[in-house]
Amino acid sequence: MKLYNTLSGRKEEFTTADNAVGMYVCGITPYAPSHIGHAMMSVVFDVVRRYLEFKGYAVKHIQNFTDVDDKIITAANENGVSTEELAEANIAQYHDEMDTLNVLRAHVYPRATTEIPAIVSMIASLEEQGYAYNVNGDVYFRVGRKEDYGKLSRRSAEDLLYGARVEVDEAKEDPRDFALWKSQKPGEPAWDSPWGAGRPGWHIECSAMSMRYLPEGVDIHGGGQDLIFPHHENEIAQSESYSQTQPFARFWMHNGLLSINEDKMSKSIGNVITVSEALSRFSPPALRLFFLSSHYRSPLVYSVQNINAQERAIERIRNAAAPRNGSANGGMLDASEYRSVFVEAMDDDFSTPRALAAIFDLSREINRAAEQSKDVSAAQQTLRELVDILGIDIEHPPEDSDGDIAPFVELLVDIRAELRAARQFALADKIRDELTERGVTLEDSNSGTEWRYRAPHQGG
RNA sequence: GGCGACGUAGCCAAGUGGUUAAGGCAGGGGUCUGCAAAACCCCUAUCGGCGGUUCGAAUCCGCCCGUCGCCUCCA
Repeated sequence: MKLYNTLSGRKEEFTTADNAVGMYVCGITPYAPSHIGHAMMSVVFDVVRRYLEFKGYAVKHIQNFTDVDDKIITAANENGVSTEELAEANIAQYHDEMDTLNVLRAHVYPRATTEIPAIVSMIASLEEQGYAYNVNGDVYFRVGRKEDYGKLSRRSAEDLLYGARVEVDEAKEDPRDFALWKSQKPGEPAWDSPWGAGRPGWHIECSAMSMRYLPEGVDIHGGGQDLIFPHHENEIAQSESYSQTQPFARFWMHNGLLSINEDKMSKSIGNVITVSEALSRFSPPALRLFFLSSHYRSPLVYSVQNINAQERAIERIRNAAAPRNGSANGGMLDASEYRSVFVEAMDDDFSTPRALAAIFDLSREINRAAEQSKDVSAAQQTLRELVDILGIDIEHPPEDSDGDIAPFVELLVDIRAELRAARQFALADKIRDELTERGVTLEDSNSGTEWRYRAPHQGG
């Protein structure tokens, strides 16, 4: 399969020495509930993992939590809680929400604060090797010593030095240098180190953790496109300097960012949609379908209208996968062609839009074949398999959140059947219309009336 | 200012040299149905603009217009 590598700027053949794949994904900083951009990132890499596993790879998925940083400290102080408490609460919520979105849990979720020894030892080694220097308890990485610095983000030293916004800090030897260790300021949590009390800089944790948990090497290192610079660039610099080997990670994958009204989601602009908000409004399969409807490297614009459209699309797939009760006597539908198209699309840098097209084509073919009394059960099994690779759960249709309405709906369906038998259509239609308004759809067929709950349309 | 990405039907979105330009949603017309719903069938784009390369371009090159991201914490 081919995979786009940010490092080379093109698609490369993805191969591994054995069947094992080490995948490190930069996770969230849990200073607030997650927004749907985080959800999109998580879904993207969940699909990467699921597909690699489908291809037979044994994937080890590591995803970190940056549980101490300026924003966490600020937010904890504002809320009058410790940084641990704040991080803990947001991490728990993240896990709950990702479970709801059918995101498989990573194998390890290391946290900066529980990896201090590994971090300190790495910084110490960098200092010994001359890649880092200590200024009054702050330790910086010496960017000038890493001759190929900028190779991931394609930035030259000139770009960085003469760019408009390089931070001016007298303590640094070079404005491009970045902090590996930050000395403690009043009121901040801190850990002991050879340089005094302090905490890790932002980038070092990911280097330390990925090396510790993926000692065989990082095959895929992922994250949002906004992490390319400086975060991942700096990770490469410090990791390769430390180990004296490269590449630090073989494939760099970056997902496009989700924006709202053409602007990137950002706390400071105030245009954040939280995951919990989205989940209260849309079904998990519809959200996943929305995220996967465009290629992962493309930016995506949040749109209530578009996500709602995915609810209908999910129903289309669900209907195609639903059991048929007619007798099959017209041969069997072969779905292998659709499966091949799906695999071919996914093999091409995870082209989920094309993979989805194969799923919809197969859905139509199943419906068409069923009308011709063909046996579609095997094809439906394939459909379920493909949908499952994308983590889209069609087995659990939406339910009424207000409790179990089934007995009451069934009572009304029975009464309506009697009315229809008596040709009292006005009253029968009234029951159906009223149920529709309340989110229950009735479908009459030769074999009786089916009903299902359907999340009501939302405005937008 | 520097680096990068993008601009395809009403909306979303594939396609990156040659096919009738995928798929989803929405819309129109049919079939089925007591009427619906679901499903099926049919219909709805010449690819931001201009120029160039080529037998041939949405697909390559140049310029222009527009949008976005990064360059600072950020999935």
